[in-house]
Amino acid sequence: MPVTVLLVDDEPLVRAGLRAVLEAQPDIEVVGEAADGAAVIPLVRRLRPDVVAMDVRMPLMDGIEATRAVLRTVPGPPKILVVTTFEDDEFVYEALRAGADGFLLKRARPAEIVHAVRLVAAGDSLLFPASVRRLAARYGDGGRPARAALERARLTEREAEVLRQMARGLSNAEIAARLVVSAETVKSHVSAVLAKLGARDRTQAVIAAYESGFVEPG
Amino acid sequence: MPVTVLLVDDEPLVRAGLRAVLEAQPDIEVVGEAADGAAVIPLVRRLRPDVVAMDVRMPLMDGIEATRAVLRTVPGPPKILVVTTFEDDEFVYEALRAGADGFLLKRARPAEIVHAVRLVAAGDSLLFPASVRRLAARYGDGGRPARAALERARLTEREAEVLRQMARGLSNAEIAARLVVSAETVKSHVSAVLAKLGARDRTQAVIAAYESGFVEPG
DNA sequence: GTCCGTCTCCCCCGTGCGGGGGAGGGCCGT
DNA sequence: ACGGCCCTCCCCCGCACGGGGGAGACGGAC
Repeated sequence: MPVTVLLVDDEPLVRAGLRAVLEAQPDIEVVGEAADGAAVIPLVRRLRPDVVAMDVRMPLMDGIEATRAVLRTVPGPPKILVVTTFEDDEFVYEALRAGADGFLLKRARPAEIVHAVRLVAAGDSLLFPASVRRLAARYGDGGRPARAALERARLTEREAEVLRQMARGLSNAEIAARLVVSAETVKSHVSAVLAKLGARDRTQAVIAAYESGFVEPG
Repeated sequence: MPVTVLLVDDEPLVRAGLRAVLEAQPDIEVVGEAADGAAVIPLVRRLRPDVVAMDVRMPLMDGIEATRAVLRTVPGPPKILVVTTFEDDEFVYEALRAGADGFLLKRARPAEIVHAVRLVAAGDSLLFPASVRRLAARYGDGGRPARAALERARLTEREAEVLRQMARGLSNAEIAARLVVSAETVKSHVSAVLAKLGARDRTQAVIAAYESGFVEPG
């Protein structure tokens, strides 16, 4: 029976590439895709893949956290193959500590990608050494709004609605008019949203909304 | 007759992804691939593609140089669609100066990628990955942020820098500290940005930044 | 029944924000 | 040399925003 793989990457292009590469193999089958780590656990429970190809950087829940979550909550967990664009020792170390079984660069050749999947599926570990690229900076504390956005699931319906309106650039008064409530009510909801997202002001909340995929550009 | 495309990217995975996305369209045909800018010129001469999807960073010859080389040496050159992973103004301006016809983020959704190829093939330019018309339709009150976002080209360097900081959720005081200028100077730039983008407040400006592709989620 | 979460509305209050002005110096093209 | 653009900094001023409280009504959960 074939090796079943679940693809987890926020970029559809990368998912399409991995799917094209892996499905060219008769003994490998891509059984599902996810765009964020937050969606992984239920998918793993339902699809029971042999291998999860897990991206590191994702909006709602990153690959490291998702790896921990899967291994902690799912009995008889799949092998985790962490996929990333460039080598980063911190990520490597963190991923291994989280329980990942392998490490793979996106710039690897198709044969290497296939090989990695087969290897971890067979129970072996795979680690790519040779750290060449060091993408410095990736400036500052930009991770704060995104990580705080993890709380998005805990937004109430009304708060989510208010956040959607905020993300359209509406003022409190405009939101109040649109939702047919008082401005004070909107203020309450906005404050709750800011608190739950860990945002300091509405701008940071809107940024979190975009970064987490809660609203989409275009 | 279909739009013919030549893929130029050093990562096979990305090429596979682009091929999968583009060949799903009946009117688009991928006629060739290259792993480096250095291989582009002879391929363009032989294959005569309508569009070249050109990666920016490649080992032997980068996308900017390759674009210059193609446009300089090939008569009746193809349209150049520069593909990049993240937004970088230097690359944008350099590529435009080199004669590129459009830009495309690898993070873009498949529909956007297809749209970009069709657009440049038709002779239009595509400065922003995201379609702006849908925005105008969505903002019933005239699409202020969206349409105004087109004026991004007219933002001065300093204003663009300030907008980037705004899009990271920083306050005026924080931006001032980071750029080592006074808060009043930042306020001046912010006001200029708001005016040029047609935004009422910084939140709307940040929304415009996301919607126009000036900043990239994730 | 009681508790708890949600939605709704209200008060005060400080301040960051943005509008509308102005002004000086530097660089560049003509 | 001059005008024009950019960057820098400053003033006043109104107000929307956000924090920190509280409170009543409804519903489901226990």
